[in-house]
Amino acid sequence: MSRKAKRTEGGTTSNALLGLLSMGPMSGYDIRALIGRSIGYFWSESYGQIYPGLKRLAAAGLVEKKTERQKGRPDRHVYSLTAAGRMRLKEWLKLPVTSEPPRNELLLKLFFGGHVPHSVSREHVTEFLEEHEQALKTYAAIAKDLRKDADGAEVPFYLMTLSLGKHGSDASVKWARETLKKLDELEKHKGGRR
Amino acid sequence: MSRKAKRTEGGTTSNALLGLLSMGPMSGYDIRALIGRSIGYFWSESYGQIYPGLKRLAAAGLVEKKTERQKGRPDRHVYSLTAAGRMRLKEWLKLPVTSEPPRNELLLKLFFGGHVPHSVSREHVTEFLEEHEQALKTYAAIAKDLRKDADGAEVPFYLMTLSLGKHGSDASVKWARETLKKLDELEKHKGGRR
DNA sequence: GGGTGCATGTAATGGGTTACATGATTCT
DNA sequence: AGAATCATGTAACCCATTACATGCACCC
Repeated sequence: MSRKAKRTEGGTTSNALLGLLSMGPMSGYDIRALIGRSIGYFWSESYGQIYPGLKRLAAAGLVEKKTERQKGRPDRHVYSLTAAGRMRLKEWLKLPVTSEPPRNELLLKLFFGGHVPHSVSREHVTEFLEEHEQALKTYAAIAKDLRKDADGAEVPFYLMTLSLGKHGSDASVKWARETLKKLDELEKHKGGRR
Repeated sequence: MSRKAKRTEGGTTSNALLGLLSMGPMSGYDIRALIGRSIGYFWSESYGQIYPGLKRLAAAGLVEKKTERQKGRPDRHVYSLTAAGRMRLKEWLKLPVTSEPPRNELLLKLFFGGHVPHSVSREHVTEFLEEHEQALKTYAAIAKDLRKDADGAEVPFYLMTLSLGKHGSDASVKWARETLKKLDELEKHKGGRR
């Protein structure tokens, strides 16, 4: 009974935290802020995950906690990776990506679009279009920033992730425009239907 | 004390169930199977959601249950939409799409790709590529099927949802190939890094 | 005086998957 | 003989968001 038990710390969230801490020592608050400026467009964590997560990681010896006293403000709890934590991160990075079941509410609503006026589907698609147009602007801005301080060895990786966002949003915009046209045509040709 | 309370039945799952039942009366088992042949590529539900979900919907008067006795096999519980259920579905369809926080594990791993050999990232991207190539084949097959019996008024909507899948997978394939090239270049030019 | 930012955390609640439990029939 | 399909459902567990609770400092 002890195959490779090692009841330690699973969960993608923990590993995301390790990854973020690999960029430097940080508090939970810092982590949230860093997410916003870096991986926010493809990953998110709430405080309700971050604080308990850090605690668990500390208990497992994967991160180390140091308390910085401050005047006025509450103490800062700054966490940093331990050697074990860095190893754990690498191991996890090597594991195959676990894909989760798809859930796309826009498509679900569009699929059943026959039950409602076409204008409803139009609106959903339009909003989707606008979101992705906005996203494209954001990506462009981030890419610009990245190329500015394009020194680090990690930058190419950051650009690759950005690029998937861009490809995806480009495709989404294209699809949305086509779909709006199709909806308009449906509207015109709606001959003998109730 | 009674603004617009109406504590009834929220949750996207319930509404997905209503949508599926709008295609005809069905049992929980049938629903699972239907998902596989229709919206499976952008939506999924497990039995653990379906059976309790149907029960709640029945309690709320949105669906009606009829039991079909069978020999040998367990009874079939066939559910069908009530008028109230159909109304509820339409209302929900009109509501704006609620987008959920993004979580893309592939990008997360790629983002931190600097910590591991490039071959690791290569493998992740390759698997992603293959998944989407496979998906494209599936989409093509479904589209063919759909155009075969292209009578119903709903078919255009089915094709629109399919089309987003196609656009998305096309983009993903394109990105994956580009990214593999970049990874190879990184590998070649890895001059003065530890 | 009021909003925003700094900074921590917990509790309630919701949503979901997976594994378990059961068992006959039909196909290979 | 064994696998797949039909058919239902529950229980344990995990993961995650949101709301709550607290409170000072700084800027307008």
